[in-house]
Amino acid sequence: MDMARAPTTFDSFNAVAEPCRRQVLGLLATGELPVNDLVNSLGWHQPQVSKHLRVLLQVGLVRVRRAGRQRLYSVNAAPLKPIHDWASTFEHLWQHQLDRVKQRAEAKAVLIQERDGVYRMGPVKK
Amino acid sequence: MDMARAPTTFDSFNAVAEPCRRQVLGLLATGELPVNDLVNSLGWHQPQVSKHLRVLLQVGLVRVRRAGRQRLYSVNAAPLKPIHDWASTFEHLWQHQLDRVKQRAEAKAVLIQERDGVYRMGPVKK
DNA sequence: ATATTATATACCCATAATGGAATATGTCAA
DNA sequence: TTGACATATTCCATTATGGGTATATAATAT
Repeated sequence: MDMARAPTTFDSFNAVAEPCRRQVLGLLATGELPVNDLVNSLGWHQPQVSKHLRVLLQVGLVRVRRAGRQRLYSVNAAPLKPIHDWASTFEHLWQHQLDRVKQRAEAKAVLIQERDGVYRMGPVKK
Repeated sequence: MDMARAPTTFDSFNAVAEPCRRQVLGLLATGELPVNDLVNSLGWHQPQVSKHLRVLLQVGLVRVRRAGRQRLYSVNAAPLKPIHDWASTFEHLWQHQLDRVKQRAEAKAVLIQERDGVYRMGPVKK
């Protein structure tokens, strides 16, 4: 009665959660490639590569084209946009976070400067 | 000897692959909330909410603060930036894709206009 | 037709995640 | 201390993953 965990083919979020699949997409980003090229570049077993490609294909992240006995895979990035858009929703939050970190660093720098007497304008009164 | 699938606590990609967890983050995006508020808003069983929060906590996507007998959770968006950045890598690809779609639509529109004789400048020669 | 190359599929195993229900822990109030 | 409230943890059953190995399918060459 329960779905133990959303299948990897459920959506691009799940498909891309697997680091291996991101690697594959990374290689395909430059252009279409036959399976064997991926096998060689990645150093994995061929069935493994095919299986990852299958998942990517099912969520529409790659396309295939037959060329002789090869199959040329290429990226179809569209399904990544929802991920990007979703993450963007939180962008202002991590910006603030980084700002705070920066401010704290700057505040600390000021303290250090004061301690060391750097940038002190007038004559230091004993 | 194998990891059947990367644990959900392996990284933010995996933690966020679960739609429920994205919902939780969505609610927390506006500000910190006690568990019970999440339970009420989401309509899930309390343990379920706690368990999802635990995963989010382990990958650093949320922070907790004790307040009396409540625990106030808030978003820590920093771990989402890698996801956003990774997706950005492919942005130009889906842009092109969209451009092509747009161009095709425009080309089609032109054909329709020609067929219908709309926007024709001079007198139509029989 | 057969051998060879390129890729996909089937099968097995260990791992683990999810929801549900029950229960434990922690904190405050009387 | 006892009770009530807020949250976390444990146990269970179901499901599906990812790697490995072996095998099936498809296309080309001889």
